[in-house]
Amino acid sequence: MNITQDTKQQISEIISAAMSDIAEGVELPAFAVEVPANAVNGDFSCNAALVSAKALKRKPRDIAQAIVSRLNTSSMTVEIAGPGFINFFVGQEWFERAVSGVLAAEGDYGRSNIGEGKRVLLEFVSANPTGPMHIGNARGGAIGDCLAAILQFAGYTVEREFYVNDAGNQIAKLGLSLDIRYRQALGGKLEIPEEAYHGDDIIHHIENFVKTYGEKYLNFSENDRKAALVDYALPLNIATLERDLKKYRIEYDNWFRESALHEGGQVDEIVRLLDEKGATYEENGAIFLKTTAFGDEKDRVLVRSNGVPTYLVPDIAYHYNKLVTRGFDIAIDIFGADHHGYVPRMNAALAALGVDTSRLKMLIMQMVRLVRAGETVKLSKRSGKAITLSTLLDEVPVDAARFFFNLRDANTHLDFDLDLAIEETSQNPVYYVQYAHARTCNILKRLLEEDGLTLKSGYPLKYTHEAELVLIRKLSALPEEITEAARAFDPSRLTRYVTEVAAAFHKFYDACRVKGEDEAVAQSRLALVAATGVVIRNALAIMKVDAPERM
RNA sequence: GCCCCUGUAGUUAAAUGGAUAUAAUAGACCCCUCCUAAGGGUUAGUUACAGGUUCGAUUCCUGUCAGGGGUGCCA
Repeated sequence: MNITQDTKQQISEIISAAMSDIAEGVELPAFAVEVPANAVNGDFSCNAALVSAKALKRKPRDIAQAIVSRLNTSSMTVEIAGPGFINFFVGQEWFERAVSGVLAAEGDYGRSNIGEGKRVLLEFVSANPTGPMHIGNARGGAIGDCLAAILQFAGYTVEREFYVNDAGNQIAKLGLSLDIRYRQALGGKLEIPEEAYHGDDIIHHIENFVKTYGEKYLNFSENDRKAALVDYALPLNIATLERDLKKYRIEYDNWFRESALHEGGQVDEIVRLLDEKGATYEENGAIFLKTTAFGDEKDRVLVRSNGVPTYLVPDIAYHYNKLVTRGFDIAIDIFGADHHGYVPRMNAALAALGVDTSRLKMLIMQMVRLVRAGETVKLSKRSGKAITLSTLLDEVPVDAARFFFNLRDANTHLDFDLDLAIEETSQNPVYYVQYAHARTCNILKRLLEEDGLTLKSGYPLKYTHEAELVLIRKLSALPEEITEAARAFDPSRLTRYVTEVAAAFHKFYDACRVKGEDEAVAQSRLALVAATGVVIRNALAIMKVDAPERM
């Protein structure tokens, strides 16, 4: 049930009918039915007369007049306004249906099936298992997890996946770093090289390792020792990632290992496949992929002249695995801005392999700047070190972090205000929304306890106050907000929407009372309050932000 | 140099090519004998610049200027 879309559809049909009557065989451009930004321009508005002015060689207002004279709309009033818009005003009954529709659907209100069950693999965060997660991962986590939930609500079948880079150069670096620290810990006089990881987490691992195994591995060959150290530390790192993400309310369906691609031979296989398709060539002993065919500025190396594949090879194999081997309809990646050069490369590879590149959606998110008191913050207040996801969550509640990272379109730079995120006032948008929800609960509770008034189903509802109408129009938009957010892969739409719902509710709260009104009014308003609660709850549930009943 | 992102009130942002460009915030003032003042109201203030596309441009195109990111046989 989606009353907004139904009404648009209905208007569309009657306009189309009138248009074909006027057209006299002339081909007319598509028109739109939309909800005007300003309600004085109607509940719905159509631009048919404007867009077809040229084709019909008539003035827009004349065309509008001709259309309107052919309309038969008993449930709506129609007027022609401005340059030639046809505006529709819905009647009382529409608002009543909107509210009862929300209450009937409850937790399913806003759910749709535009996804038609298509299988989506959403890969996000995928932080290197060689150290802690940074702020970019935190943004990617909030966006990815929220987007996954939106797509599910819109009827897609979604799997969340974390790609574990447990092979290749990063792991070699981890082995090197652990090895140096191990030998240092046991009295070896050696320097840690520039390219190794310098973090405390490495030293910490070694302390524990030495406690358990002592000097046992000193006599091993360097390679065996590194392997043993990696075997020890890597699972601990992955467990830490999993634990920190869980604290952030993110749980994955799959933890996909890069090493599985190597072991299964899929990495070697992909080079052979690309070669077979004629997408590669050899130069100076290295194998290149022809990515320039896809807008890249130069071709990229697949296999180095020393025979070692670059990161691209397992990555291509991984995407091939997603879209072909596992057969997902759509694969979504969420990357930091530093990966934008990656897009033409992966598209070129997939196109060469005969995969429709529109099935791969690579979302690029721009940088996050942490701000406190107007100043850029680089280091944590408590630890004095770079702020990680884990230390961020020590300072900022999960609700606030998840909400704030979804405040803006992924594709824009984000200033994350640490002071504001902690603040428990109306300036903080999370509290503003949660407070609105708590208010809806409180009204329902207080009226039941003090006046014995409960919400009766089937009671005839009636809304006349402007604040009521504004709020109902907002509530009726949830299904479209979800489908739009899904279509645009943009969870920030939902954050903005729920903030607007909260604002409309607070205004309603101030202007209209429930308690003490006569029964007809009280019942209608009680229903509206309950419907508002449903909408805020559903939206916050998608974001995995709490909707407290009292604050 | 080349590629990507962004230029909108003092600040942070909104606006499938639509009507008088929205909000929040900072400032000034007002509203609790009233379901939660973690709220509401009043007030003032904005599309970087120059062209183009059209009934109509914050939105699309070109150029200029400014800020951020990238530009490895690193990942």
